[in-house]
Amino acid sequence: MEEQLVSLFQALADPNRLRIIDLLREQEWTVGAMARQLNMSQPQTSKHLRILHEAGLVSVTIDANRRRYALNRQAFQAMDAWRTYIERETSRLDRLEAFLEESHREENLE
Amino acid sequence: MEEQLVSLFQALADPNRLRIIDLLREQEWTVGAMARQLNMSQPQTSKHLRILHEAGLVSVTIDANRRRYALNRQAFQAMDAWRTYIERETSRLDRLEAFLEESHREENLE
DNA sequence: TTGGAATATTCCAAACAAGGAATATTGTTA
DNA sequence: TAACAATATTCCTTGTTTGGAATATTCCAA
Repeated sequence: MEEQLVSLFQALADPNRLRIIDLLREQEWTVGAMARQLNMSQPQTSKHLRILHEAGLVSVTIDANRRRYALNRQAFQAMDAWRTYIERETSRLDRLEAFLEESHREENLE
Repeated sequence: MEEQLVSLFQALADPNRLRIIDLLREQEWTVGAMARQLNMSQPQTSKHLRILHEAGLVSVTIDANRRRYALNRQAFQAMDAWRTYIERETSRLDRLEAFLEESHREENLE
């Protein structure tokens, strides 16, 4: 899960790939159409799509010698789960305990 | 917003930084304590914290010659908003229209 | 079966990121 | 003020990522 998250974030950490995802939000696209729309070279577009595909973010449908790429919204599940996990916080009581303990024993801060 | 998102994802695209965030989920930590807990060198820990700080993910409280780092949950807002935006999809009707139009004019696929 | 269109892959150079080691900075305390 | 503790920064090396250019692959059509 850890590793999957990292590669997910890695795949999202590029402006051009975010633009691709933005396009795919509404409909499927072929590589050439995206390249023209985003003003990117075809090879670069293919390479970015490869990364998105490896991260599970897009799926491909082979259609003659074209490939129709689609956004795979399931891929965001890992992110959403992590997001929820991060939102969790221990209770105030736990935090108070931790603070007191720390003041005495300096276990964390020493 | 685009740029902010990229640097946010970039900051999250590292296993050690995810571990730091995981720690900060529950309480504040000083640099040395984190380094020991995560078995990382102090300089590396500081460097990762710098990146997290620049992405707005953590805040610092200077406390004598220690710095207490805390998770800044607000930073996730940009991600959440984008997430919601991505979840949006045009209506089936729009998609049908797009499909028909495309079949005729090949505007996207040509 | 040859030509062309769509896409992927490879190679290369430049930019970038990460970790280790050493050093600088700042604050505290004796 | 001198020594020390906590943290940040710099320098260096190595591995990774990006984009461009060229090339390979696959499929369709004539």
